[in-house]
Amino acid sequence: MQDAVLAMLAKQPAHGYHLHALLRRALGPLGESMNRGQIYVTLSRAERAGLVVCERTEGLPERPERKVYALTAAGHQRVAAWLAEVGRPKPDLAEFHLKLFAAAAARLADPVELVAAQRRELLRRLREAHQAALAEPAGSGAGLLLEGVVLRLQADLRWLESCERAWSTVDDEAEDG
Amino acid sequence: MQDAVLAMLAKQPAHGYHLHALLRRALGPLGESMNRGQIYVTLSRAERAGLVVCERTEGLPERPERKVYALTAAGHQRVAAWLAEVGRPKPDLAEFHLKLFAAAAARLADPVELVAAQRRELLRRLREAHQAALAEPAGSGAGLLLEGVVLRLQADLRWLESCERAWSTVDDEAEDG
DNA sequence: TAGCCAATAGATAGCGGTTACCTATTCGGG
DNA sequence: CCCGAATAGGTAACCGCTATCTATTGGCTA
Repeated sequence: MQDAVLAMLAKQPAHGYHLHALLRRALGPLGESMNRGQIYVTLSRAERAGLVVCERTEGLPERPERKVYALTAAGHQRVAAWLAEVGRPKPDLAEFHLKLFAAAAARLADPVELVAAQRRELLRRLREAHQAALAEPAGSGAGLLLEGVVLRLQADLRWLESCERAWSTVDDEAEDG
Repeated sequence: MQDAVLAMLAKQPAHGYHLHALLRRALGPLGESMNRGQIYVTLSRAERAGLVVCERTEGLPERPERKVYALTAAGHQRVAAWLAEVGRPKPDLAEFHLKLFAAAAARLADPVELVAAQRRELLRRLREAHQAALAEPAGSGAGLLLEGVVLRLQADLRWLESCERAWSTVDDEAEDG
């Protein structure tokens, strides 16, 4: 979450409500369950960590609502690192999806290359899972679990093919609003 | 995690290290990354919540190592609720796997019925995802994400078939050690 | 005009998951 | 006799997430 929020700030400074709207739009129906308060928790923690700063210049001078946050240099580094890394311990569909969105919107990375890197990682894990499954005794619980992992990895690889098709034909549709 | 730890205590009281070993064995290669300290964090929080109590009777009287925890009545209720519920917001492969394990070990529920309930839930979500995908404009990011969700759900359904095969032939292999 | 509701905007308390790190004992082998 | 592995217990701090609260603005209606 923190990475996704920071990545949304990479293109331009914004206030919490706007970030929330961006994330919801990027996630579609899956984003409807997102809690708005989480954005502010995430932003305040990122501010404490020095990844963002608040410039509360928006609105009338007497009513400084709309706290506008901007990425610091450390924040930009963090975003770049997030986009560069693959194969986190928690492979999340939505997280990778947001990564593609942010990369395209902020022109920080090529989505097609991100897809290729992710595919390499998933193939690597698929090999690992197969090997691990072979090492398990037949009928063991762990073997069954590994079978589930394999099936999911295969499904994710098929999804990546769709991602590649979609993002290789897109050039400038990643608008912000 | 908390639910899984509590479920491991449903069969008999145990101390943290033993619970850790049980979870690692149940998860196989996927459990190797589990941090041991997490068990103690989980147990202390469960104790604060009144779900477990500590009977530090094991070991010599002068050296009360091996804190043995036991479920309270509230803890048993919690475990029963965990086994009864389906379709959490976070469908996790390992969590369901552990649920089957715990249900079989503690004789608290029929694994085959749990599989059937899970399949009903996944089919329901599959219908939802399909409907949501139809409502999305073609080529939108959210539609792509929904396609990934559908592929994963289909993979999980295939995995459930393997689970059913495996657990319908098992009767008493869920030993504890 | 007063009342009400939705959208906008921000925030906090608290739980649970996770990691990184620390301590202490026991026991066998070099 | 010391060293290291296995066993056993623990803490601090972070992040994700939910439930809940406040406040303003603007429009609609009774």
